[in-house]
Amino acid sequence: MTEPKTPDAAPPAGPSKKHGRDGKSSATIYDVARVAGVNASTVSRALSKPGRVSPKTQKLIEDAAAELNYQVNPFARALPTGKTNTFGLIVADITNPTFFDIIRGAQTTATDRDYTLVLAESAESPATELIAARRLMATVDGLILASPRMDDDNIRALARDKPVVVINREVEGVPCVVPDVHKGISEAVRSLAANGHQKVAYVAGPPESWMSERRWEGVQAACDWARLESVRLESSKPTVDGGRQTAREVRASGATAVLTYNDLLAIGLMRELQAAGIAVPDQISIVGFDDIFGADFTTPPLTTVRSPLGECGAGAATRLLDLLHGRGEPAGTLSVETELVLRGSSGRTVPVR
Amino acid sequence: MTEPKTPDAAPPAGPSKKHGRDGKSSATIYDVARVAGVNASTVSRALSKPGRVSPKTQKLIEDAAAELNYQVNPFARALPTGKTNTFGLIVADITNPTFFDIIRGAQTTATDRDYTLVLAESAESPATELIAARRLMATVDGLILASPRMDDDNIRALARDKPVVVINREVEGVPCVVPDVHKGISEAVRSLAANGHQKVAYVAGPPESWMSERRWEGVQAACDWARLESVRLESSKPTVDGGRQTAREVRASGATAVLTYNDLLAIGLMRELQAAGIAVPDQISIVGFDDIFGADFTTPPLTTVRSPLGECGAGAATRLLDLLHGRGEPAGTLSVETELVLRGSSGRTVPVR
DNA sequence: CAATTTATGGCAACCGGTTGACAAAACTAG
DNA sequence: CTAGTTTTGTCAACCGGTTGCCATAAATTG
Repeated sequence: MTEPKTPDAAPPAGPSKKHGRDGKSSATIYDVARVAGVNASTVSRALSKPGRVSPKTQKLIEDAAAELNYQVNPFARALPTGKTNTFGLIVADITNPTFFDIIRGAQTTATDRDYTLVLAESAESPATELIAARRLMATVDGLILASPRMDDDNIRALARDKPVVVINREVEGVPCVVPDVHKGISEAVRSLAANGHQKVAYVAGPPESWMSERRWEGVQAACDWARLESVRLESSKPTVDGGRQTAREVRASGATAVLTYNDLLAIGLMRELQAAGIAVPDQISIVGFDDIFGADFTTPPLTTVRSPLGECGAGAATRLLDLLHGRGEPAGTLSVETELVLRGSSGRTVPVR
Repeated sequence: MTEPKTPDAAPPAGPSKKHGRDGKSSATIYDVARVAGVNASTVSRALSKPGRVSPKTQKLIEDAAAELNYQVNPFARALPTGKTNTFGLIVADITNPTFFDIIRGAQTTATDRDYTLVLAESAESPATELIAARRLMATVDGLILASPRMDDDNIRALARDKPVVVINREVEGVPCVVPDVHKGISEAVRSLAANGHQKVAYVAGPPESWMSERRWEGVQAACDWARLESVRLESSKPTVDGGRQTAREVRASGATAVLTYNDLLAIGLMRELQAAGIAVPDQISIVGFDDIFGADFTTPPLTTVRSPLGECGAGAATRLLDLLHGRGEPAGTLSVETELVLRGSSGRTVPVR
């Protein structure tokens, strides 16, 4: 009993039931190999290298695997290969509906391509974001950053380690997926011009937001083209509350139409204006950005420049996965179309009686 | 050069830079051990078993680790221990706002306790859900099922493998976190009764939803107690569209107040009624469930029975983590309070002129 | 100060796969 | 029927940690 064990003389036992929390565990390739009567490495090849093993042995092994209900241990596989079949998605704020569709798009693509999605949140803080990113880097094959708050250099540093795809922002040298504001904004401004508006206000988002600047540029350009006056206002934070707080400035600006950095701001602004007895759209037209969940719950429903967020999430995931499989461009921007969703919050200004 | 390598005579090189996608990689405990002048196992102990090594060596190792910028490889650690520091969360539908807060609650708790959250979606299908669950099981230490659609036996089977916590449903023998409908519903019904309503309709959710039944029971009980008549209606799906479709039946039912299985149904119903020229709450009062994001965007804002969803997510995660650390009860239900959020969609019926 | 206990670090096996090198077997061609 | 190829399976090392066992060093005790 106390003699040194002889590792070769494996007892012809059934599948090993060893570790695991309470004595139950799953079969290993060694178990499969024993049942199939081949070497473990053959099992490994049969299961991951199609064609490397003869059809007969393949069948033998597959049957054995099925019988034992074998499942690969992802960790054991990850160790030598470094591949985890997992990618990370970092969003600024999980409760911000802008990200819902992005998350879903990425999640769906992940599952479709047999990857697992790991989700992390940065709470709108560049520092937290960087920590989360570094943390995830250890466990995933690649990373998607949605509306990242950290600076370009940090993003590029991450991208040097593993494939990174950025959503809603352009970073030189890193693959990006960005909604092209042009089309949607010109449609919006054209619609406003057609309704007789002459002065348009843009309520900006956080100063760190790359996208907010693009939108402001888009608004300016479109207004110039349509010969409308444009004015820029600031917001404290890109939320419903932040929108409420801008109501005073909006009124003071003298603009009859407002585009806001995002739908949340638009909704807050609209509610506050309505509470102050100002009719939307009769006195002021409001146009949001993104077309988030709930944008049509309001009265009137919100006119908004839709960004295909789900598409962005899915596109970024596809791009990342392609990169991981050695396909696709290692940099450059994929741009997706935006479009105006005309609902009730914008229209012709009714002359004051 | 071609002689067999001598693994012992390790050259006194710097930190090994080997695999990795493109030649860069991180330090291992062996690198740390070499720099600190101790054995790798000592490094391992210093880093995971506090107090197992002397303070001097500890310091030595920590310095070396810091210098090399060492980070444990989670996979290498997971292999022998079986611990992954990761848990999974499966939700029925990522775009359903009910889950947003649950996700966030779980995510926050995970990060706080140094765990990673893996997210999966079942697309409302029991089969997909089971597949996703099995898939995740291999990679995580435990699982949270939010509003699971699969049957009790399958859940119990999963729970036999690894710790599982269920949200929004009670399963015998499995730890659950469930909002207690009682308080919120009685407040709602009492408020309706006080406003003179006499017949209350309940629009049910999917037949597989355990929670829908609990809510119906709660409504009946509260109505009985308040001596109101209650009637149950069915919905096709628990969405805004589904809500729209129930408008006809609601009107036909003769009820002046409606509680719906969730807020989405309530919003759809309200919009459809309003479109048909029925005033809310003047002609019909509407009360939803959950208090999801956007419930107050409507006009009038939605009265609803709030479930503390974030709390549920956080509570479930806490419970799971406790379980994983050998603390806490292995079964039993944790119930969280619901409360009425009185907004504009409910009130006194205005007599028809 | 010797004897005993306790604290500390090293050795080596192990977790469950992957993979390069190589030998045996099967097949092809001359 | 044999030499030359190609296919197929085996061996053994390796990925980067963890951990039981043991020897030694240090601390405690009589």
